[in-house]
Amino acid sequence: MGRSPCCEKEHTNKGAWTKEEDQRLMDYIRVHGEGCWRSLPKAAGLLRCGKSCRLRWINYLRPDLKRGNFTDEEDEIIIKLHSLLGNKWSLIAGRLPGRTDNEIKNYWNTHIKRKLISRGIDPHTHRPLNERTTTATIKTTTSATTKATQLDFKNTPPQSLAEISLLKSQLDFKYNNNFHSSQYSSFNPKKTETTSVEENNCTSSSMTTDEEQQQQQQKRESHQDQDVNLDLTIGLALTQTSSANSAESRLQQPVSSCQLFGSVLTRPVCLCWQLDGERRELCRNCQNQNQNQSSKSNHSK
DNA sequence: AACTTTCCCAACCGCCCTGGT
DNA sequence: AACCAGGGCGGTTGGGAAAGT
Repeated sequence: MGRSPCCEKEHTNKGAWTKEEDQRLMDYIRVHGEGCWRSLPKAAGLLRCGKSCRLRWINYLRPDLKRGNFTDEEDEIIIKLHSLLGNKWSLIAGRLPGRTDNEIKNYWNTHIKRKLISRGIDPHTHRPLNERTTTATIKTTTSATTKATQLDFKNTPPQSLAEISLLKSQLDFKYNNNFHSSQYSSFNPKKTETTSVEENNCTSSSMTTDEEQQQQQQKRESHQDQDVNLDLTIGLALTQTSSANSAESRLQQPVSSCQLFGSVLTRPVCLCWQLDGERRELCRNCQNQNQNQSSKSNHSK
């Protein structure tokens, strides 16, 4: 037995929205706010499915949406985030104020895919198109303004919730510590989750010796000494508006150490990188973490 | 000018997740 | 634990616009 439909299909309009429908929806949300999408159409006098109203508002009518073409900087941010998160469009959109997941998804499929292919990069794996190796490697490419770094999770983007959660934690930890915490929290995130470095380490730690665990503990303590906020507030920030907190500006932050293990870390979108001359690779502890994650997910299959 | 093909994106569909009961 | 409703997400599609012949 299938799920019951979200609305009565017979009595709802479909297809393009009219100006009048848009106006009704905007007027209603202006007065009553977002939410209760199922009951909204009736209350607002719209012959539309609630989900359709939500989509119309989020993707088109919201006042904080950025119009116009994507900039080259936005392109690079999307590429970097996609290399880390895969097709997690809403997460990517959360890092691009004024852009929607739908918009980014469309833009990816129509422009960026082609752009990457023209650069000789596989848009799915973010690896050179002619490369066939399967080990986890890090590639660096150089563009006019940025040095883009791609990470490959054994040929596929991270898929498990644990992997994504870890990535989100690392991304947001970095953001929270490179920017004043109040700036970041002012993003007005629709959803927030709170976790801690300790949690991350407990659930995915791959420390194999007491010595390493002690080192890790020392690293954590040293971060506390530096008055580092160890709470990881993960803001998906679907309605970010502050230009001062734009993903672009966040990506311009300088190199610092790995927040989890103290290894050298480059940019917020990266995981934990260890510089080795021109070559970059995951620090040993994060490599272990990734291996742990993938072996766990393999085991659970 | 007329027709065909390609491109683009708004909108839809169905599944998943979460919280409440 | 099981069920349900609501909201959210990613993949896909339909149709208008633009480009090509």
